[in-house]
Amino acid sequence: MALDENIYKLRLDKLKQIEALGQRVYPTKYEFTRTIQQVLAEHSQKTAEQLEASRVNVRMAGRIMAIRLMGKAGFAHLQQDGQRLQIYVKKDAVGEKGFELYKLLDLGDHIGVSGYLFRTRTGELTVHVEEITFLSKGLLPLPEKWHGLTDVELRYRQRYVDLFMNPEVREVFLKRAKLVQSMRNFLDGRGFVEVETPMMQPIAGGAVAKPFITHHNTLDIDLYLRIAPELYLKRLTVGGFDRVYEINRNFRNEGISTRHNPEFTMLEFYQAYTDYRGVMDLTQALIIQAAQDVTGGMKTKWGEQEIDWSDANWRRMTMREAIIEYWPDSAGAKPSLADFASHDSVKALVQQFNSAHSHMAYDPNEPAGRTIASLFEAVAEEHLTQPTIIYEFPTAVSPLSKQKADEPDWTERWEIYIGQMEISNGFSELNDPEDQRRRFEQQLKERERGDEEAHQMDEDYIRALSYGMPPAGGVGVGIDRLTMLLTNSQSIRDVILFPLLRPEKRSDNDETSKENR
RNA sequence: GGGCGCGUAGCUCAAUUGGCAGAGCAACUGACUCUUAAUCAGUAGGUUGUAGGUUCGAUUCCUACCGCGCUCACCA
Repeated sequence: MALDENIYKLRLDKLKQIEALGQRVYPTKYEFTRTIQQVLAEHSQKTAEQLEASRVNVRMAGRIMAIRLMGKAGFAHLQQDGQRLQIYVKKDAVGEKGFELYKLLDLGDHIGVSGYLFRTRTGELTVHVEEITFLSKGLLPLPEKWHGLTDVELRYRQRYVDLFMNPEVREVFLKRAKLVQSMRNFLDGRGFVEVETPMMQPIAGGAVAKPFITHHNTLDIDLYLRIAPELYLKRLTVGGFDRVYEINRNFRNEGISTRHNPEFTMLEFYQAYTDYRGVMDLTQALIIQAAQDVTGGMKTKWGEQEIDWSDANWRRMTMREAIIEYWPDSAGAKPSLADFASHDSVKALVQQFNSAHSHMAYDPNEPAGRTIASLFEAVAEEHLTQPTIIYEFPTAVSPLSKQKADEPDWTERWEIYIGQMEISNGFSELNDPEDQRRRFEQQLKERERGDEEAHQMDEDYIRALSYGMPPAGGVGVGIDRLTMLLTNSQSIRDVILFPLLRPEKRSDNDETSKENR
């Protein structure tokens, strides 16, 4: 028999004894007068004398995270909302039954207590308990009280334990909530309307990615989990929502890494009558505001590095300028703008880079624009720690963006890089249905060439554009990655409450299944 | 998917060259009415991820598989 099963049964027995003391074992509610956080906020500054002079009665609830019994008295620490407060339980004060109950309590139990505040000899603010109410039992043993829960696999699989054992984990997710709130405030304050668009789509559009496929039984059709909400949000700009946003969960059937989870969250917003420059400025302001709201300042740690989010520290350069600027010395002479103009000169750049530097994957049949984008990632991305806006992307990798008027091979598109990660992506939205049809057809050719991620034809989207979509700028912001940066989390799994893991194996073996209870 | 690494008690970790699998916390029993990693005395808890192999003998060496981490590829 496994040990934790022994404990489980022992604690079930204790539960019976607790019931015998006249307590409900799983009561439905407990009315408290103060949260632990409030008690700490209101009384942390008070001296022992002040507390004695004006007796402060409290009634509060929490989970037992530490307990010390000393004969006919004892202490415990209750935790609520990540905050802890000590309680003092004396037999004289709680009575025979009350003390019997205290002795039956275990780490992890939830209780309610009423009593008054005082300071112990060592000065710690403590509740002198007069009544204990049993609220819920922890039947499984808690992790080690000093080292806590450190095994990453257990932390992800049993996030519920991770959250109450590790206050810094709780803090990360509170910051994530603040980030989303900050973004909502920012956009709501500028007249944006929050909407919800389909997560199950007949055509997985709006991005370049492999989708998940699911099936609807009644309609007997396959549907894709959305890889992006983009095309639906743009339909809404056709419909007259000039400023819309969606905080959207997207699903991409691709690799899992410290920067990729199969489902992830983006903010996507569209503003009519502006272009990529307009939304560039807006997004920069939104991110700066978010950094301020989440961290209270403009500087954050990112591993060994420091990120300065303040406006003056942001840089802007074109993709071509970035490749030139970060071209490694070992790869010889820096490229010139003319080198990006033809397929052959781009090919020569790749050969020059690969001969001297680390190898970069290269398919000579792909359009030059794709190669340039890959070259940018290989050459520049690792250098982009401070907030940097890279603009003017190749048309070949931007099927939904408007081309530059003077350079049709380039689009009015940008991405924001912070901490070596792509954080945001925005552009002047392509609203010419004829052009859009040609881009889709180009994507179909890519698909035939073997690129299964290339965009599918979306006739309804082209029809929507044919009714007239206003000129608009649109943006996506990666919320998971922005949370990583703002909380100095090196893995995306540390900012997603329940990251995707391979399911635990459930054997038919009785022992194992019980252990997994 | 490839490469590298890890997997020992509920948790955190030990175990010399291949030689009796251990500690702390948690748990249980007892003492203790201001402790706070409480203290003191005692007790119990293990198919060393799984399945094979080598060996007189495997936590240790080998193979496969499972899970996780890092990394590369793909991608945001």
